Amino acid sequence: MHNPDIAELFSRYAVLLEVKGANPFRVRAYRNAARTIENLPRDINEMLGGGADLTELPGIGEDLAHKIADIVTTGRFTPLEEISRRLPGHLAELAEVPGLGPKRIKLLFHRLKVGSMADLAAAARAGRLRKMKGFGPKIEANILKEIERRAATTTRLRLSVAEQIGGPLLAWLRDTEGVEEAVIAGSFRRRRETVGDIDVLVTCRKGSSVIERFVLYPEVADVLAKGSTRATVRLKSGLQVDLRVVPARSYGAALVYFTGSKAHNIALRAMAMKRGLKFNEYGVFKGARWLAGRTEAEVYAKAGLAYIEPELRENSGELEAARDGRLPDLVSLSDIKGDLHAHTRASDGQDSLKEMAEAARKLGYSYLAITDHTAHVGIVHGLDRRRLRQQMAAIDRLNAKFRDFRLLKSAEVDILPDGRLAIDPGVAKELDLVVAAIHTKFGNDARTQTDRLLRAMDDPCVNIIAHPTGRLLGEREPYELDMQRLMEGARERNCLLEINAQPSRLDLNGAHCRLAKQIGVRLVISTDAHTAETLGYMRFGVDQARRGWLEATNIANTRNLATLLAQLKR
DNA sequence: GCCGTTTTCGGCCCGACTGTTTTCAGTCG
Repeated sequence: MHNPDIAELFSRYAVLLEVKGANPFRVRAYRNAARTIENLPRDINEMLGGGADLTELPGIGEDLAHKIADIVTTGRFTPLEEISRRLPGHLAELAEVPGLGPKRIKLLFHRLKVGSMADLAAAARAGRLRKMKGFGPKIEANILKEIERRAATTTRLRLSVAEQIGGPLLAWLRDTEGVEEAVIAGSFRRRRETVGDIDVLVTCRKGSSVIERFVLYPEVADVLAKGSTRATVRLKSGLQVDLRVVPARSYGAALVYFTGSKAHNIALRAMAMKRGLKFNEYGVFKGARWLAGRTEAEVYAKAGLAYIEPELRENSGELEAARDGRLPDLVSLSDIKGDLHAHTRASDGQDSLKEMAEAARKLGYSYLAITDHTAHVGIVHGLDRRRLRQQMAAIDRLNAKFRDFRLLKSAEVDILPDGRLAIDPGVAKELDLVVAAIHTKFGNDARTQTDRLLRAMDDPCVNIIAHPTGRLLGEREPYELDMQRLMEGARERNCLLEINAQPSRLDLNGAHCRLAKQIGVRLVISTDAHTAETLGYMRFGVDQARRGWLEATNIANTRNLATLLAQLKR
């Protein structure tokens, strides 16, 4: 039982409780706990093993702490088993269908014996749903449509893909008469690594004109809802887009509201309530009197808080930090002085040394590390000792032409199954830095994998561990790893860990970044670019660092070349 | 079931839209 499993148990239990008609706040408590557990940087098994007190986690009290401990020791969650005797466990999956909430699910189960997605599909196809009280032909049709859509699959999109879809849509809306502001809020603005939908916020002198134009956007496949202040569509790509229109004086309040996260909003409103204020998407109110709402900063100020950057809005301590003046001064893209992980066509990249260097200079960098793969079974076109030395000579020739910029000699070295490095130790010493990474044996258990990485870091030539979890978003799970032990080991050895800015990787994630800051291990943000153009992915890595509360001082490549090289020394 | 800058008990966010209704419940974000 790992964190995602426990979170899933609580989520399922919450749905069943809801169907049973339990206290809604108790239901919410399970949902909150599931969310907390899902976002933990450490495995709960390890935390409990280390004697951690789970009640210190937000949303987890005495009761849930005991239940979690039970789940971890017995592998079972008895309350769910008990409730499953009366309600089928698969009932919970029905809640994923839009339009189905606890009341309708309850009705479906009691009247039609619908207990799973398959039952639902059968009942809908037989036309049995429309006869139910509170149902009708439209709801039945929507459910059928959703069942078909799910069969065709759509999952969360990578942030970079969402940007490609959202950009042109935003341009279309901005091109509408009367539109003043048009921005994407939601998890997109919080810079989550993947987004499930796009929330667009618009201020417009004539509300209805922008809604009318929105549904005419050529990429729209389906209009799911359409009113005077909001509309929801599904694009041909499958992505759902919500549009909200608010008056200009409500722009800040609405931006807070629609940026979320939901948990952040609920906590923020609770804080406002204690001050006798009401927050909604139109502003801050005392009774019926409007007090503020034009900017986000004035909304937060009314709650007695400093402005909170969107990346922090997850209700994971940012509200308390804003109240107490403890918010971090987040690292930004302009702080980045260079990139420490990039490939050329010498290995699996596409561009030349010179093209990579020119692109890095154009970004205003003062250094770029060339980290082509070293030769090793399974690594295509890896550089052997001879080719690596040739590349070093080529770098020397190029560097002779640069002022205020330097290519760093480096290599991405594979960490072998036993923790040794796939590079000739003699050549390694000639490099400015070595980036090491795992590319094989992803299936090791946590102890073996952690030992393997620590052994690699024992070699003093290793400076940076690249993409430390090996995950590929939507494709490959991270390998098992004791992140706490890895980070403590890295700190002891003065080895750095990488935030990989590839939109498909983005590991370390936000929670890991926070853990790194707490442990005091230094990080780098690198693009792992395989083309000159994708050196521009740096911003995604910076987003991830910001979500992890990191400041420029936590990131080695915000330093100038001399300081960086000093920090790399082991 | 959680939580404490009014509370260790009594609170717990709130408005818009849909589809079903004849005035609103249910769902969503």
